[in-house]
Amino acid sequence: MSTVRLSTTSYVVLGLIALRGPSTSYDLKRAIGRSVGYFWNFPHAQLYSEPKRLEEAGLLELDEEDFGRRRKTYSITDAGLAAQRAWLAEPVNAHFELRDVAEIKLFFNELAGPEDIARLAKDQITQHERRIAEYEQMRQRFGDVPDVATRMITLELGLEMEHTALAFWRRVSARIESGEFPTAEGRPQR
Amino acid sequence: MSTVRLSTTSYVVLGLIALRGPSTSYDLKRAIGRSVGYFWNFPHAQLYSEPKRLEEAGLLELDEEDFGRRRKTYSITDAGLAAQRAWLAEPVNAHFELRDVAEIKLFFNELAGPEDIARLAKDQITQHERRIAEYEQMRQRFGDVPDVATRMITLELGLEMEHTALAFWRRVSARIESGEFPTAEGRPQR
DNA sequence: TCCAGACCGTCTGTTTCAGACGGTCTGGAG
DNA sequence: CTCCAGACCGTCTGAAACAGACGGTCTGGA
Repeated sequence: MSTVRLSTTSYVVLGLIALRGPSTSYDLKRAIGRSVGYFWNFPHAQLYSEPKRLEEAGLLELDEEDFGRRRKTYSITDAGLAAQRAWLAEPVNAHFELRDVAEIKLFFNELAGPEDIARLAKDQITQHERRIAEYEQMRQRFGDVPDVATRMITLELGLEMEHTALAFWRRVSARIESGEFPTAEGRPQR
Repeated sequence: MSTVRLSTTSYVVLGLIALRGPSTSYDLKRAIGRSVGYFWNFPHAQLYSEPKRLEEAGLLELDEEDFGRRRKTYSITDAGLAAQRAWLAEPVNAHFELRDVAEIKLFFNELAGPEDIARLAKDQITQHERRIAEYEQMRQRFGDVPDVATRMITLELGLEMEHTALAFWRRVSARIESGEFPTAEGRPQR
């Protein structure tokens, strides 16, 4: 039990175990895939190393099967819960971070042909429609399960972001149809 | 001149040099700070190593001052421009990625007190208002400069995302005022 | 009995990362 | 003319994060 530096990812693990109760890394992986993963993604390998660290720090408790698969189940300790609560009480000074390749390409539209941008917009529309359907399905499935209903609130934001982006790309698409984007040719570079 | 693996960051560098003309790493740093940085951020140190790589790959051309500060100025080669165009023509199959600590904390609201969430919402409102003001100022400053006007399009999406998020957090804030969020106490964990 | 497919975990080399650090130049106050 | 603040500019380092290949295990049903 030593002190370690906790990252946001640590708190995702801690919080999820606090909410779900005792969980294996694999449990977490799946749980994250349909919740927090949408606004904080990271490789699943970390879900095996991170709990180990947290256990060594005394924030999680390990229970290992002594037969068969020897699954490792982690549960939260009082110290862990305290740490999580303290973190939740800390102010967040950060703005969200976005990583969007599509926007980069759009930004560079002067270097591309209009047909590239048209394709880009079309693909993005599909992406966002798909994502909206995904979210909508979740909402229907869990929207009225009382136990998780209050977790669903982030879904609302996700959904609204999607609709905003979708509307944007639809507009881009329309503007191209009407020939509004200039061609790459005829523009000097350097 | 060897073949290297190009990352999105490489194309940001390439594209920016194509748009702006010959640039130093420091130029790029500043340019990114007020444009692409908003949807593709990375440490500025990479702006010193990346162009070097790209130069070795024959996609950039190096011109070094032979006096004083010995600034290194990079310009794009034909091969570089071709690579950039090819990339722009490639389909984007990825959805944007969001990293948002505030949403994580909101997701874990059951473990926190309502006053924590109130604080969180309040802070986020400030964050987004600030960012909106920032964007708005840019729009006013560059909105009608013909040379950059077409780059401004991503600003629109940024602005709309901000407004969506702002509205969301305002609603969260209102819902707390009306005592809608449950307290952490009284909920079992594990 | 056997196999497909889900379940579960580890490992590896490469990138990315934050951010401390250090040097250089310019304008203007004294 | 000298000196200093503040902008300008670049490098380096150890620690984290990363993708994703790989390998093993279990269960149901053909």
